[in-house]
Amino acid sequence: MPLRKIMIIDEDKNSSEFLKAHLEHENSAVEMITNPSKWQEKFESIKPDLVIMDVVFQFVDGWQICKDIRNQSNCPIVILSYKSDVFAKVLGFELGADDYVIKPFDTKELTARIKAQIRRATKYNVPKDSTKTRVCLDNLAIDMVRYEAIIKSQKVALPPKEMQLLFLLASNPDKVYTRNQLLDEVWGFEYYGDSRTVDVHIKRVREKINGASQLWSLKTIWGVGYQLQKTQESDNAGSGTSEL
Amino acid sequence: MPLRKIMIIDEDKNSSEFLKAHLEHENSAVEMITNPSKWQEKFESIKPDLVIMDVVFQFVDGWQICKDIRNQSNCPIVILSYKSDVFAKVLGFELGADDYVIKPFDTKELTARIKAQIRRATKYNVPKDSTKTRVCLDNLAIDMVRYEAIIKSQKVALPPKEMQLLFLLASNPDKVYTRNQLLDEVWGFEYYGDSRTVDVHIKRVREKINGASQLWSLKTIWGVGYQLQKTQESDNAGSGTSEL
DNA sequence: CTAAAACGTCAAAAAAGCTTCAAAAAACGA
DNA sequence: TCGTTTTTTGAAGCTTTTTTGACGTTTTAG
Repeated sequence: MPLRKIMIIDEDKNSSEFLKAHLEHENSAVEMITNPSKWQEKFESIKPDLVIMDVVFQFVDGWQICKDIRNQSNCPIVILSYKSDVFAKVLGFELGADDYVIKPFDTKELTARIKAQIRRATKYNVPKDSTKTRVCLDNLAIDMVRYEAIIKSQKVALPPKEMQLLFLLASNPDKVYTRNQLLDEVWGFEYYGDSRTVDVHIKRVREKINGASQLWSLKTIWGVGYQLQKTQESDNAGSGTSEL
Repeated sequence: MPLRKIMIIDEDKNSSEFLKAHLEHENSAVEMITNPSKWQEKFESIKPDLVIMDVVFQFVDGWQICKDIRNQSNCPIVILSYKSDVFAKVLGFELGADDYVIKPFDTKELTARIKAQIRRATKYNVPKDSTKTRVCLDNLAIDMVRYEAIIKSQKVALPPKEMQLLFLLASNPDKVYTRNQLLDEVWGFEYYGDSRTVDVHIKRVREKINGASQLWSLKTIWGVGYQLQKTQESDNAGSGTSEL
């Protein structure tokens, strides 16, 4: 197992020291942050494989830190705290934590949980790159930072959902996404609603991009889902897809 | 509606029922397995997004089941058991579990943990997929991600059934499939209908691939079924096959 | 607080694919 | 070769999926 970088954010020095020693014994590189307000710079320089953090601090809001970490990274977060009520646990998970362990903790159990999290985040999966913010396909560009789409050098304003939908489809041209995949990625996996919603948004995106740009268009893969495809004049055996 | 499929393996019917009701209320599709020895078939047919399981059973070894699941899938596993010693927990994680919750459990916490696991396995990551999505045979290629067949460098769009049919046949060139095998694989296990349906679909695939590509074609094995075979000019010992 | 924009739901209509059927053709066995 | 069995094929009807417009609700902006 390659050396893993673990970052501990906790004002309690004793607890951190103790844990650090154990983790280093398990062949990890451990960075302790005892002043939570300085987490950001350390996080960026270390780029940890996993974060262990408390949520109760003197001057700053631990929940906010958890949320901020999740906002800028997919790195696994294990909350380790004396705060043991169910409400806190649920909040932690909702803010993006991957596990929640109560102090005082059993070293062996915590180590096992940490390993499981790293395994899940690396061995079984490949991280999604959330870094890309702009895609450019011929005369179609989508910029998620400026939140605008450019179609034939015309800025077109799209509402959030349509924006994300088009961005996702354009990030993997020709890839077919099922409605559920689109719901997962754009609406979020906790969304529960009619998958016909996707159809309606696809329609609205089509209305905006189709008239202007002939080069790429949203195709329907009947019985499967949708796809952004280079428009072809001569679609020889075109059953299964339809032009719009 | 990205409905999540959750599988519960537990001999304790009360606990399972209770949990099932709650998860269904959270909009999941829940399958209960109260006879753990039958997990395999269910697992394959359901293809769950997450497994909740006990490890203490009357006649079978729960740890072994956990290990077996992990062996054939990356699906998140949450162990839910009265067995609460640290040794058991560590063993569980080492066998591939992603979380370990002690009975009696708090519904809200367990639900939050389940959601966190599903989120980790889907939203932050893309599963390392070992499943083949594309086959390439000389000038014949079938791509299930783009949902297109390429025949002599011509993209040909096929409807779902024809696509899956050709993909299956092309995945095992020369292998003869009976109509029932094809029905099982393409139409699904529980399909009830005339096996002549296969013939019609074979015919339609032929219309599309035969004209264009001479290198591979769909052969009829008289009295048996169908096969994708390299086209031969001189098939002298041709008993049992016919050219198309 | 109001108005506009965005979003979600629904049902009718349209489109595409699927299945069945029966006649015709082909392959087989005696 | 003849009769039987199996496969091919075209067309019609059926089912499923998708499109679309309208409308009610929620969120955002001023």
